[in-house]
Formats: sequence, structure tokens, C-alpha cells
Amino acid sequence: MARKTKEEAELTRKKLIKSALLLFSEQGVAHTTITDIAKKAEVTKGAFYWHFKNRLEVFDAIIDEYSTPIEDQADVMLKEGQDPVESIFNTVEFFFSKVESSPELIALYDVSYFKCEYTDEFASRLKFEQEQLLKTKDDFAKVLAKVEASVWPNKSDDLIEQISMSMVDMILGTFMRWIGSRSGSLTSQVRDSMAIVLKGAGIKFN
Amino acid sequence: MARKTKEEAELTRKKLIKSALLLFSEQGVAHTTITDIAKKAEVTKGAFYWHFKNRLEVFDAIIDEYSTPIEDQADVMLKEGQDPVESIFNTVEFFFSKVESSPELIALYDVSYFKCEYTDEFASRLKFEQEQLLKTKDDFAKVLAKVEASVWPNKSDDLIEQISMSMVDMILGTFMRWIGSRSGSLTSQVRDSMAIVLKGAGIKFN
DNA sequence: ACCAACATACATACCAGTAGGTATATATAA
DNA sequence: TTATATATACCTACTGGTATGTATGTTGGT
Repeated sequence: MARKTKEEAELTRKKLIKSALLLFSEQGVAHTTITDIAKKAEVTKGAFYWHFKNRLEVFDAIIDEYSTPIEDQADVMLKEGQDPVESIFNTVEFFFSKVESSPELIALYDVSYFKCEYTDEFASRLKFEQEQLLKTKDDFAKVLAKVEASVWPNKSDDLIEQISMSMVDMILGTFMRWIGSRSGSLTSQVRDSMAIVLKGAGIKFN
Repeated sequence: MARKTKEEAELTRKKLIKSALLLFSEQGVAHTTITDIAKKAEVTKGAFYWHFKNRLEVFDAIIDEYSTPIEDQADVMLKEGQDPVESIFNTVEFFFSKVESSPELIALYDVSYFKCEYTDEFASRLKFEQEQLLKTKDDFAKVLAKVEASVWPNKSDDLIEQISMSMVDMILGTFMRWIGSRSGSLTSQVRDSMAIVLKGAGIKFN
């Protein structure tokens, strides 16, 4: 009812974002009302509309708040002096172990995969994620290009492209299934999956 | 306004189902109104509610109408006198070539992956699909168990389990990405993906 | 004093579901 | 075969509920 300090206002904003994420994960994006979000955050609709224009904006805010784009890790992968295969493993494992230990990140991907309809204003979000997949593929390709021929006898540009894409597909499939079932260790499942692909490529490692 | 014959009634039912599928794919399940569906089928809400109880029921009807469960093909895979690896390839390629050539099936999986929120009544659908994945894994495992040790030196029960799961994950990831982007040939991409997994398993083929 | 940070109340609109009617197909009896 | 009864396949009109967004009020920070 009264005016809050800047810190308190930022706190209600964060609370609204977190409430929205949890509700989206429970009830789906389209099935969650603004009043639901406000109630969970212990404020009213007025507060929501003060901080956000509509549902789409809080959706974007959720992503800004919680998601850690994997492409930030591309530089790490490409760092000199590292074994390429090992750096891929490390990067991917770093990402997924972070997801596995964060309920908010799990909720975020749960929403992304199973609780959101990518139409209208949300369609751009889907397009973005598709582009991210191809970007990740390119990053993998760059790193795989650095693998020495001694450990990869049948290495070729075409194979690099194909393996990079398959790597992304494999990780995506494993991740999505895990988010849906949440059984077993995500990190180790992803690690095993990656190992199979790299072996299938003919790369010798470990 | 007048009563239709049984065949005509069945025809409007089919038209309602098809309209619902296309609209779901365009606008999402939750964002499509019953009136939308009726209008596209050139009838009124009355007709819709005569044939279906609500949105969930037409969703189920869509699946009954168009989906061809992959598990029906398990028996084909397990048929005697066939090379196990080849039968896996054939079965999977048969399924995906069918999807690739059918706009309705593409729309169906587009809805499943990107245009539906799996909450409330729809949650059971997600659970079912998760179970299907595990069932498919088991089918793969059964077939892989028949692979001769001469072409699979490091064969083991644990490896069979792991490879079966990875196969499912790989196919899922490839399929989902293809549905999202629809670039290139689905069938050949899936074939290549599978080949990598089988090679990664240490199976010699072709 | 003024504006940020909300709360309250409300206008608007839409949407699911239903009640009741209607005209014909179809089953049944004669 | 024909007359009749009844179920079927819708359409129209309406209700009740709900959600979005806004307009306005309130109060305490700065």
C-alpha cells in the first residue's frame, strides 16, 4: 500500500519472476493467470503490471534471470593448450551439472520443453532456440577440427559437420528425456551419450 | 440444420479432427477455441460438442486418427531370419519416411513438441509418451540381443541397455530438431544418427 | 512536493458449456 | 410397402464465469 525502497521493489520483481517460473512449470504458461502469479508473489495485479507489460515480458525476464547460455562456454572450449575432446566433455558436463543441481533451471527447461506453446509472440523464442542448436553445432565443429589426426584416422570436414550435428541431437534427446522423467544422473547420462557419438565418429580418447 | 446421414456425420467428425489438428499446429492447443475449430470445419459449436466432450477429447481423437504407434513395428523387428541391425534400420526408416511424407503426421508431432502444454488433463499424455520411449528402448534391446558376437566383440548386457537408450535419445533429438526446423531429409538424418550410435557401440555392419 | 511502487475497482471481452429447438434419417410396426 | 415413432445430427441463443488490461487512488521514500 505504501511506497517501497528500490531494493524492496527489486525484491518483489524477483519474487514475481520466480513465482511465474514455478507456476508456469506447474500449470503451463497459457494456463497461468497474472493474478495467479501475483498471488504467489504475495502482491496484487497492480504490482505485476508495474514491473511487466504482459505474460511474454515476464517469460523473457525468467530467461534473462536464470538461463546461462551455453555459447558463453564456447570460448572456454576453444582455449589453447587444452585437449579438444576433454574440453568438450568438461564444458558440457559443467553445464548439465549446473542444471541438475538447480531446481530453477530444471523448471525453466521443463517449461521450455513441456509447458509452453510456441505460437504468436512466443514463436520467436522457438526460432531463437533452434538457432542456438546450430550455433552449438558450429562450436563443436570448431573444437573437433582441432582434434589430431593421430587419434582420429578417418577425420574429414564432412564427418566433422555430421558428428557435430549428431552430438547436438544426442545431447538434446538425452536432456529432453531426462527433463521429462528426471530419473538417474543427468550428467553421467549425457557423458555416456557423448562418448558413444565420439566413438562412433572413430575418435580415440581416454 | 437438418439431420445428416451416418456417413455425412462421420465426415464432419473427420473434418473437425483435421481442422483441430491444423489449428493446434498454427495457434497452439490452448489458444485455439472451440469456435475456431468449428468454423474451420464449416459447422458450429453445436456440431463440435455433439462429437466431442471438450478440447482434450478431440486431442485424443487426433492421435487415434493419425498416429501410428512405433511399437506395432516391434514384432516386425523381432521376426526371425532377419539381420537384427538391418531390421532396426528398416523399421525406423519406414516410420520416419512415413512421417516425412505426411503433412498431418508432421503437424501432429509439431503440436506434440512445440504447441502443447502438458499440464492437468494433458499430463497423462506426456507420461504415456515417456513410457513409449522406454518401451521402444526395450524393443531395441531385444533386437540387439540377437546380434552375433562375431560382429559385436564387446557385447554385454549392460552395453545393450546403454546403447538402446542412447539410440532412443539420438532418434528423439534428431526428430525433434527436424520437426522444429524441417530442413533436409529426416529419414537420412535419422539413418546417419543411428549408424553413429551403432558404430559407437562397436557393432560392425554394412 | 513529487513521484515511485504499489493496491483497488472496474470496463471489456472472450470463451466454455448448455438448453432448447428443428428437421431429417432410420427403425419399427402395421 | 407405407405410416409412425424416435433417435440423430446438428444450429441458435444464452448464461456464467473468468481473464486482461486500465484508470484511479494511496502512501511513503527522496
